[in-house]
Amino acid sequence: MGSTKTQHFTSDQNQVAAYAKALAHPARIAILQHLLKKQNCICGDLVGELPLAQATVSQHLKELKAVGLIKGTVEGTSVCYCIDPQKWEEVRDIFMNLFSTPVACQDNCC
Amino acid sequence: MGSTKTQHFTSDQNQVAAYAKALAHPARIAILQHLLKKQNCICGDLVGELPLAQATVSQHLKELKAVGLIKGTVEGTSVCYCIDPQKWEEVRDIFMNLFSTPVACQDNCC
DNA sequence: CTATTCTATCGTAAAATTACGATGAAGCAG
DNA sequence: CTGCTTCATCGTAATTTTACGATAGAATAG
Repeated sequence: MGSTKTQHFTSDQNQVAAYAKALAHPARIAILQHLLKKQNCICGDLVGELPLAQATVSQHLKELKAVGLIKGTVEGTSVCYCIDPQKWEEVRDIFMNLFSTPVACQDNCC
Repeated sequence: MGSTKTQHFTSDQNQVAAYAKALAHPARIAILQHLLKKQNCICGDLVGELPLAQATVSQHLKELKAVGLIKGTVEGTSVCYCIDPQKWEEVRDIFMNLFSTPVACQDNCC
């Protein structure tokens, strides 16, 4: 036990959950907000901006990269991270799709 | 270690992360999708629909209730769960707000 | 070449999550 | 009252997540 029973759910449900999991940490939200704002996609100075150790930031970046929300490009000694615009839209659409479903059960219901 | 350093992030970031965490499991997505669809807000037959033990479903329902996405009303021996329409909109807006931010760094950037 | 900088990865510890059986509490049926 | 159904909670185990120091690798600076 302890491991999620992924096989028993639809790929749709697993997909939404996987992207939600990527967003399920304030540090990763902070990273994304930072990458959204900066015109010149910042690199390792993310470590300076966040209240976390370098290894921890690197780990969060890895998770965001794993779901494809960001991509990293080596630039000399440092690495430049950017949001993948296509993926960003895709994930937005996936969440929109979930939230656009009208709530069948309204106030009078319960 | 192992615990998220919540204090060091903005309440905005923590809020998004908290809602994302609530959505970060396929079973909870399945529950929400089910509650969205059903006109008569179903109750404990969620347990029948999901490939999980009753105790586990109850635990997932508790988490969704904790963030306010659903509410439960006792109806005799059973409990009726519904999506909270206000909260549902609120959370949708929060995610929309995040995803509506234009991506500053475009393709040519890295 | 050597030193320095930047970042990824390893190893590890603490905590949180996921899952389930067992048990308890609350309401209904008889 | 007794039994049955429904659901929440407790206790527990397996797994995953979060976090950090230490270390390694790669590129630049001198």
